Amino acid sequence: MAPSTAASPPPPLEEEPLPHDGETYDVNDDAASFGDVPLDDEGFPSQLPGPETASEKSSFAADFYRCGTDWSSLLSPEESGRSDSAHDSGKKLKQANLFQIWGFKRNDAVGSVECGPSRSGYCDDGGASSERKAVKPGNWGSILRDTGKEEFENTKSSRKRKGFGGENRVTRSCPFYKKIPGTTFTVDAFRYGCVDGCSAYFLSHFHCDHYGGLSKKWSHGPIYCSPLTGRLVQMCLSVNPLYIHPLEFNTEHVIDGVKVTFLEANHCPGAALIYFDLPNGQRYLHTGDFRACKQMQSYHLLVNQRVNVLYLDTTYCNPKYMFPSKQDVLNYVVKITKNHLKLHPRTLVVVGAYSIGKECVYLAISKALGVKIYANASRRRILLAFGWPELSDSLCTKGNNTLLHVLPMSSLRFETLKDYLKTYKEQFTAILAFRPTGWTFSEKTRNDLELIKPVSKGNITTYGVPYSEHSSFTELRDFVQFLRPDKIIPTVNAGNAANREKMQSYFRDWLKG
DNA sequence: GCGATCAGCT
DNA sequence: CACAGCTGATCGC
Repeated sequence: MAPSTAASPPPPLEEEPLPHDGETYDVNDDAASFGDVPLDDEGFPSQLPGPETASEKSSFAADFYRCGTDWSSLLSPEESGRSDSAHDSGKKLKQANLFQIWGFKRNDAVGSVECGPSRSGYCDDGGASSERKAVKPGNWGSILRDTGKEEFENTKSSRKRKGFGGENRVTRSCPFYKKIPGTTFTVDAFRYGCVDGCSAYFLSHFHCDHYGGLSKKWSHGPIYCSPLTGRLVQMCLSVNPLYIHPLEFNTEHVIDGVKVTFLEANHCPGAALIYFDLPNGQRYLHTGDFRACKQMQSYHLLVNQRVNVLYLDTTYCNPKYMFPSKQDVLNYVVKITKNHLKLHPRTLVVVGAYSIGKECVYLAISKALGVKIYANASRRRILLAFGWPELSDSLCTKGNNTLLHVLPMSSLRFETLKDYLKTYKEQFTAILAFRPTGWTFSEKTRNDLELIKPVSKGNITTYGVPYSEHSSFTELRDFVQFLRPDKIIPTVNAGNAANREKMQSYFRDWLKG
């Protein structure tokens, strides 16, 4: 446990000049990229928050800039603040550096931000809009293809698509919100190759949109993650173990002079909130992906100590997203399952899941019915790596031995389930499937699970259930009001200006007074 | 042939 | 709606 019991919060942040070098910044330069508005379409600061704007505008960029962050540490290791090289704070701000600071610089570019014509429409967007884009996982076995019966094949679609112009491939650059100011750290930034000046790459949890870019060829620096996440990175992505540095939860680790502590994130197994306590007194909390809950309000590090900047998982930062507690959903799923089995005893119960996460849904059914859980070999391998005895002991290796199966979310289409049922036709005559996700929740059913309508086609019945591993709007609000950070940086849905402004207005509302 | 990464899709 | 992927095409090597 962290020993810190600092009684008095640090003084309010002062504005600091941007670090700089290169050419003099001119707001009219490259207006096509930076424009006149504070933010570009991809969610990046598009205007220097100079004295004339920083004080009067409450744009995201200006707001963020005012938090007094020091990005110089990410420019080069020598400039990390402990260097004796003169840092001429009197100079004018330099544009070349801004590109680096805000993550516009391509790894292979020479100060240019021009985007060549791209058939895919892809430009160097700094990564904001691509945060949620697909990354094919490594060669860690297809959970989908091996569905237990060797002869079972997933329905193949015959989609035809155009290829893309390889000559226009471009190395993305790391967006600013993945860089931790005043440090040489990044969080979940593996798909940008070598990030300039980065000495430690943190991985918040093992989901592909966060580990994207990690492979056995990784060689850009040490990866800090939870022990469980580390095991999965090694197992599934074949990353050289020399790069993997597991950090135990609830333990303060000093990395490059920064005190780092992982806290349970209530997301998927191994997911961490990352708490940074800098030598300069700044304290940052990066939530990775998380579902805020009351328990977090007793995390010692978060009580009575001001967090200066909160990097917040804003996936559901909109009042339309309201969903019940996980426990309520589990109770509901168990109840539906029992009722269904009473009416149709020869039913195969299927729970959809991604690689990791949602384990409690099938574990709850398993416990309530006293049945084992079937998962295919590649999924079992992953689940066993959790070191979660209750789960490990509930698994079985043959689909015929239990009525409860876990399948990839993509297998929950009717056609796929119909084929799946055929492979077990000796034992089962119907399928009851659950699709646990945060966003199926419609306006109507938001407060009443009983209003959820299953979708049925013949003997296949599917329920979308609002089992979320991200915070609801009110959970986010309660967490922010508990934490009362100086600044909040949204890490999700920040790709367009309207969303960003809306979120910042919620934040202001929550923290006013 | 293999691994990586794209668009399109769910 | 948007989570956390999956699929096939196509690239570099």
